[in-house]
Amino acid sequence: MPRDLRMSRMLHVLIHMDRHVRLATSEQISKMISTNPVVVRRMMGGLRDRGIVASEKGHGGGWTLARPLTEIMLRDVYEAVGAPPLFNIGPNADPSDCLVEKAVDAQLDASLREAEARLLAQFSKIRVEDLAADYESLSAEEQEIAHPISVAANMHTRDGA
Amino acid sequence: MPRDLRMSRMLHVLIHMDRHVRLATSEQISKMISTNPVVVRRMMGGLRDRGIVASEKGHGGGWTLARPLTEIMLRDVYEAVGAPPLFNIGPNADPSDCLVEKAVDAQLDASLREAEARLLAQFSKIRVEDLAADYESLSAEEQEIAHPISVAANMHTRDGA
DNA sequence: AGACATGAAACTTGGAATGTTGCATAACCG
DNA sequence: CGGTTATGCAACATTCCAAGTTTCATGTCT
Repeated sequence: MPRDLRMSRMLHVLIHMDRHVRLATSEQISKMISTNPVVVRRMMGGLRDRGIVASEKGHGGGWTLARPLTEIMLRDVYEAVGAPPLFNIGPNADPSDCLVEKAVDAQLDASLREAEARLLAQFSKIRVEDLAADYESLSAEEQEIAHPISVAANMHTRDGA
Repeated sequence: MPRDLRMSRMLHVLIHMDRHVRLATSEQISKMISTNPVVVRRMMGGLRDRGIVASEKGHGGGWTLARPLTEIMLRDVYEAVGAPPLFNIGPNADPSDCLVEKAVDAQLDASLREAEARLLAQFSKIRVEDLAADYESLSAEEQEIAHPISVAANMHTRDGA
């Protein structure tokens, strides 16, 4: 549905790097997100410029995290991928002499700006680590389905103790 | 900047119709918003289906408002033009087996849904008439600049009386 | 009948993210 | 050194969708 997947893709990659592969080449990363290495380099380049990841050339090179996930906010990632337009709708960009259009555009602009500010504030509050934690909860749930032991057993143990 | 101008354009047209041209052909409307009649018919068709405007064929035909602007909310117009995606960013549409991606997408989806709900709630509260009133304020200001009389003079008159 | 309007289908255009190819540059390794 | 493996970068192709365009059918007034 959305046109721009960069932020989502980079979050995905950062968590994989933290939890699974400390050092990854663009080739490896491209397989995580079903694309190709050049696209990965384009996106990761922005993260590197922001000090979120580091790159090493040559044999044994690749990408590494430059900061812990606790110190990377969703907003940092959003901005690192170029802070693309959040909205798909909106008023015409080039201004007009028509006062009706000006009034419409002013109101629409105000509403969209407010929504944008709220969303970015939200992004400023969420650490990538929080998403990684969500992932591990999901992971634990899946284990539970496959081997329905630990949670119920532990709860019972605690209750009984 | 935005990709989808339909809502903005239709608001523009509705106010023009209410304040200036009770009956307008697609040809005339297309000139208001610098496009062509077919694009106008496509967009206005949605408004007609929602009972916002009415169309008449043949000689002397064209488009008219079917309700006063006080009874048309921004949200009605948004939905009438097809409720296009609000956001340009977001998670990948087709689901994945990767739990990391699921966790990322879930959080991103939640944030965007909340932002969408807020924005649509905003659109539900604003009447097209409110924008028309804004337009008339702008219009009055412009008169004031051209002929700096009425407002200051009236205020003085009132104060002095 | 003729002029004028909407209605609808099919096709073209334009812009942005994504995808692809090719080559330059840098670092390790034998 | 020369070969291998990696990033960096530029140029081009692909895809998607709103917008724009062309064409014809249908309906309505004079």
